[in-house]
Amino acid sequence: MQKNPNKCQFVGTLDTIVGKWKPLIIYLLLQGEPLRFNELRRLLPGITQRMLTLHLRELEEEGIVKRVIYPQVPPKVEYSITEYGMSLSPVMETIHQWGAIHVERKKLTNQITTSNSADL
Amino acid sequence: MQKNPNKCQFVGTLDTIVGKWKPLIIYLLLQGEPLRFNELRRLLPGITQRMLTLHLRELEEEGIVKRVIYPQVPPKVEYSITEYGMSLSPVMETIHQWGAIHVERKKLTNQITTSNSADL
DNA sequence: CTGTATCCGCTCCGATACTG
DNA sequence: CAGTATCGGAGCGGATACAG
Repeated sequence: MQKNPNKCQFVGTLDTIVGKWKPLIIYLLLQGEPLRFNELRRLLPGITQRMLTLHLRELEEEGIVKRVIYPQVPPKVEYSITEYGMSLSPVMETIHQWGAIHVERKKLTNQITTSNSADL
Repeated sequence: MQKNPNKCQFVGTLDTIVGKWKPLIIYLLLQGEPLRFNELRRLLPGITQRMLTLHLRELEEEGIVKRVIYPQVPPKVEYSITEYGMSLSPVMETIHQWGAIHVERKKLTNQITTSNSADL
């Protein structure tokens, strides 16, 4: 399918970290502290149970996130970053920094775009 | 809209570079050489005219890509990276490297046993 | 050569309800 | 507490045809 090796690399990485909430989930878990399901939910205002579950499952399948179930009542599940997941740290850090630096510019761009929407 | 500043940074960056072909377009133009529309098309096997146009327009609006029209017959349009776009270089490089390192693992995870290491 | 214009399927994601 | 199931809308991207 993918003949272009350069494309493979970008697609591979981005498929792993792209998703409406994935970057933030990874970012939160990269802080080091394991987090419970509802703790993540509180740290991600607006996320639905469904999306949190789905994204955590995907990250688990990728080997980025480790899921530990404590057999208790009520249930307790902790999510933490894996060694493999930690290798994403420089990627996330670079993305985070670029965003921080260029957020202002993006705001301007969006304002221009918005004001030009009159020509519909 | 986005209450979480950390989220803003990730979303801001990823919105800029995410898209089915955007990373590769940026990567190609980061090589330095201005490229014509059809040159890009040839370098991106499988892309449609529509998507190439749309992605280029978005990148242009973001200030990542510069579009120069030469008033000729037949038409000639060259796309090149802007100074601002060059600031994405470390981001793209980091993503590219992580992908290159972890492509093999991803193949195993996805149970794709093509083992076609030739495209590395 | 460098685009636009339509149509349309498919995936992502939200909302909501239900469960061990 | 930590999920699963189902429905449905919105938007991305592909296929195709047309145009300056």
